[in-house]
Amino acid sequence: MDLKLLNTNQRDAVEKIGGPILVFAGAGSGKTRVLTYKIAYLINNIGLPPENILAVTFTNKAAQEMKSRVVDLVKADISGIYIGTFHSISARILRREISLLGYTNDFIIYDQQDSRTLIKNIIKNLDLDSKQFDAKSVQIRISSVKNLLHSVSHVGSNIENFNDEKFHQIYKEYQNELKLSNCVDFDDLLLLPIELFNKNPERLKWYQNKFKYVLVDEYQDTNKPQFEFIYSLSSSHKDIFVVGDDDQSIYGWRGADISNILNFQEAFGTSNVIKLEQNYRSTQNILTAAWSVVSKNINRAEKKLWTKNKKGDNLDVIEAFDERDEAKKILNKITNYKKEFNETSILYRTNSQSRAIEDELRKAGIPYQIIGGVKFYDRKEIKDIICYIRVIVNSNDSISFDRVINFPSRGIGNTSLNKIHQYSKSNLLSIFETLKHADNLQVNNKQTQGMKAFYKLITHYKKRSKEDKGSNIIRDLIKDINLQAYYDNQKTDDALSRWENIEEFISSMVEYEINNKNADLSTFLEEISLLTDIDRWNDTDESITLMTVHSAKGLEFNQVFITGLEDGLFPIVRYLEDSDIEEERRLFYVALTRSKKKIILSYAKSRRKFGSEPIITMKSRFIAEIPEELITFESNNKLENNKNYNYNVSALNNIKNNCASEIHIGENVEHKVFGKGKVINIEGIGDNSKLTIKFYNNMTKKLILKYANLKVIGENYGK
DNA sequence: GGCGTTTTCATTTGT
DNA sequence: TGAAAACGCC
Repeated sequence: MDLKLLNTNQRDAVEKIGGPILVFAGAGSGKTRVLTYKIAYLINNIGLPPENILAVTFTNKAAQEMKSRVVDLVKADISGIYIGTFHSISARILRREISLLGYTNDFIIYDQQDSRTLIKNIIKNLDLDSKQFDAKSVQIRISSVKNLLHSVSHVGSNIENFNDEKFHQIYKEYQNELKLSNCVDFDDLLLLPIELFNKNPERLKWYQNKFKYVLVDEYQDTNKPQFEFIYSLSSSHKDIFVVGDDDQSIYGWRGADISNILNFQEAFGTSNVIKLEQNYRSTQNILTAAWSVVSKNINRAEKKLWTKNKKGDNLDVIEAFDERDEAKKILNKITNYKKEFNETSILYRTNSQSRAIEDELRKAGIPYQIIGGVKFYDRKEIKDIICYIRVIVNSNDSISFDRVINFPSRGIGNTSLNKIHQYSKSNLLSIFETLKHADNLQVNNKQTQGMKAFYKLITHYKKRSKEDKGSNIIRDLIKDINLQAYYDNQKTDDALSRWENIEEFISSMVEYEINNKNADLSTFLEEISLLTDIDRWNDTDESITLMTVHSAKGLEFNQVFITGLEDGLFPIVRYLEDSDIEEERRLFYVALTRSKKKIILSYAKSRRKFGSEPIITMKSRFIAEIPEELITFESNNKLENNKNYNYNVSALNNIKNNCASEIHIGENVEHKVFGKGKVINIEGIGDNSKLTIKFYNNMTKKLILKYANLKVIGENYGK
């Protein structure tokens, strides 16, 4: 490990040991490097065993990367280290300790959708007006109450009106049901360890003693429970090292408390404060632009970022007619620039903006990956399987039970289901064990048989789950319930792709089992509940990445598009409050500082909402906050057409080099994303021609030759 | 109870 | 636009 590779302040941050340390790390100032060197330094130079280190990162992917970089530096086994997100570390602790709180260690982690279903049921059961108490707003309120560390009884003693009273009832019932189901929600994951430590000081002491050094990344985005968590672990020894940047605080809406970083010294006592102000990532122009923007904020810590990097290009601004035009112009730009697809990212404020861009990329055959939006594990067909697994792992999980008891149909509808629930409640049986008493439920024979069949099925797999691999079990279960036939019979593309997703899901189980020696159904469930799209993201793939600015935090690319720069969309401000606009501005700052070389800003003069009539929009105020001399405005003029023409010639050369022959009908070709296929039609000539290709997976696509980047694999391939 | 059709309503951002 | 809820018929 060569500390000479670090600048003075970075080195200072690495070598200073003892007492609280706060590092203000500006964008691109090498903070990941500091964190990895620091951990390596603790292990190698200080002699601290890895199992005494707790490091909190923002994503699981970041944790993995950090771990492998540390291994490279210390060249030793560090598998004992605790490194991960707040949520995954909390889950890990709870797996060992949760019995102290009256749950069992095979608890299930409910996602937002599960929580909402539960809340919806509770509202219904309490006979409340579902308009007045809509599940979504109640869910948001419960979450924010939890983030303030307000318990059910705390809420109960602060009731001011009818609404509060009913809310208290729902909250209370919600926590009851979670516990009965042996389930926790995302917020509980952070709250339960705190409760555990409060109630069991000797467990707290044990963990304080275990985690002799605590490191936290992205400290500006920690919320109250997260602060409590690390404070209780580290306040005894004060060996805590946090890294953050108040200018990049973008999670205020989910309870992140910027005062955690601004008041760090107050909370932990006299601390070393180190500032990393040299930016190694971006060009001078990008940094100046970003700095001019964020400097407009009032509420921020004193610092200044600088760079030795060269000036670089101006920032381009594209004006488009509407969102489709915007997408087309982006596409043009992408091909205008060097073909470093994996070094290009398209960012937007809201997930729904991805559609128009996605459509254009797909049409052009440019490979891309989308992060966020509907997550893989949230898809209906996947969630069904997950709920089967949950029921196998945990007999008490009633939300998951409800989902699969009648899927595929066993003739058990709402009426029977209600009877099951009632019987379960009045006889204090787990929802699953209630089925054992199907004969007492006063339902018709068809229903009774259905229940018994389901009971037998799950019992069988419960038993097998103790002796066989999860992937085998689920494969067999899927066969037992005839799932493939269920989808095949629908004979729609949609059903087909759903079945393909299920196959992919099983592959992901297999992969997980290969990578994890102690894999079982329960650990697999935990893994997927805490995985995000970013964690699954393949950043070495030759493809463009589309994501929200929030998802892009911590990442960097050569070329970054920031799209939808319209007032009302970015910034998305609803109520013109100063604190909101400052967070939006920080978000824009984060977006700008993702880029190393090139930034393209775009906005549309009109935009459709929900695919309805276009609404006239206005250019974002943020564009005007960038010094004019750093910006090149582009519009539809001759100059740009010329540029396109020049580019197309080189694109054609590229194709020629790649293909080594001209493409004609009947040719077999290979596409990076869609695989192998046969050209069945060609419209137009030259590199602009549109090819219709039937791929071997039965998909037929129209692609434009110059973008499709096809490999010719010969006419006789596979006949 | 099942299943197809109509209607409604939503968009910040995500662990 | 498109998914989920509500509706209505078998």
